Amino acid sequence: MEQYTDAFIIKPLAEDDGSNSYQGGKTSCAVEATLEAIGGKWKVLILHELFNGTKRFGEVHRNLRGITQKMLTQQLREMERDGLVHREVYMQVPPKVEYSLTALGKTLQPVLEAMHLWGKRYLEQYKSQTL
Amino acid sequence: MEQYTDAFIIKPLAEDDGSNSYQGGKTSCAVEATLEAIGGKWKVLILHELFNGTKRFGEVHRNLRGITQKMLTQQLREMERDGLVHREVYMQVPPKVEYSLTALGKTLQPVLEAMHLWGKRYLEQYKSQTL
DNA sequence: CCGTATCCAAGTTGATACTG
DNA sequence: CAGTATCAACTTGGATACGG
Repeated sequence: MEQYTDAFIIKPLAEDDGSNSYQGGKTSCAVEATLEAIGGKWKVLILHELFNGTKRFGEVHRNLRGITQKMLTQQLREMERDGLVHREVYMQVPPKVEYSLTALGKTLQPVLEAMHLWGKRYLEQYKSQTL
Repeated sequence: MEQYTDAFIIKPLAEDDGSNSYQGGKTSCAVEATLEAIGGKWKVLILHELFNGTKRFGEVHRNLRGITQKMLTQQLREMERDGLVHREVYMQVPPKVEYSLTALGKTLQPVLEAMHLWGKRYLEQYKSQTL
């Protein structure tokens, strides 16, 4: 009765009892891998933008007031590298670059939804307390 | 057809179009709140430990070889402050301190499970590629 | 319009030594 | 056993200026 449903048991980790052997900078834990993909200050916000459809760089930039060009570029490139977003460059002047979610990126929806649901309850619970 | 189900639409953010007004260091976005609660290098691993039941400090420390005492203490205290874990101190020598998940902490299970599922697929997909 | 380059501040993590 | 304290390394994010 002290144990919970083990639907979420991170197998690779449970077997790692002696050496903590990570291979080449990447973790072997699935939850951590997800965290690396969507972690950081801006990625979930960028994902939120792109869940509303394809957008130009400037459009995303405008909607996320507070982010610098450098950070937006950096985060988008990382997400492109991770296969979450697609980058479409139109060869023209002035330049036009569109970003959209890949199929893989779209599969993050349940994750973000779960986080959204939990965070909502969490904020509500603590809003009524003295901080 | 370009829009996805908007089950996950972060309402507070969508209305913030001009001033980016965060209140006192805490974000108003639920997804970000969740990220702050479980983000960082160790928290999901600590949660994983505690999902297996109440554990002593040293027990968690041993299972997470690689983490320093300082970090473990720090992370556990943050999670206690956030209402995710309960800290039970036994007044005796040598000291004995037990950590367990609170009811709120246990509600993170669906979130971690969603992240685990996605991360698993993600790792499998990229394992077969040339990195 | 969509970047890149440089420099810098702040935050995060770690190594190590010490304590009740 | 379960911490604290201190210091250093690394990482992250940001301000600003410049370029194709």
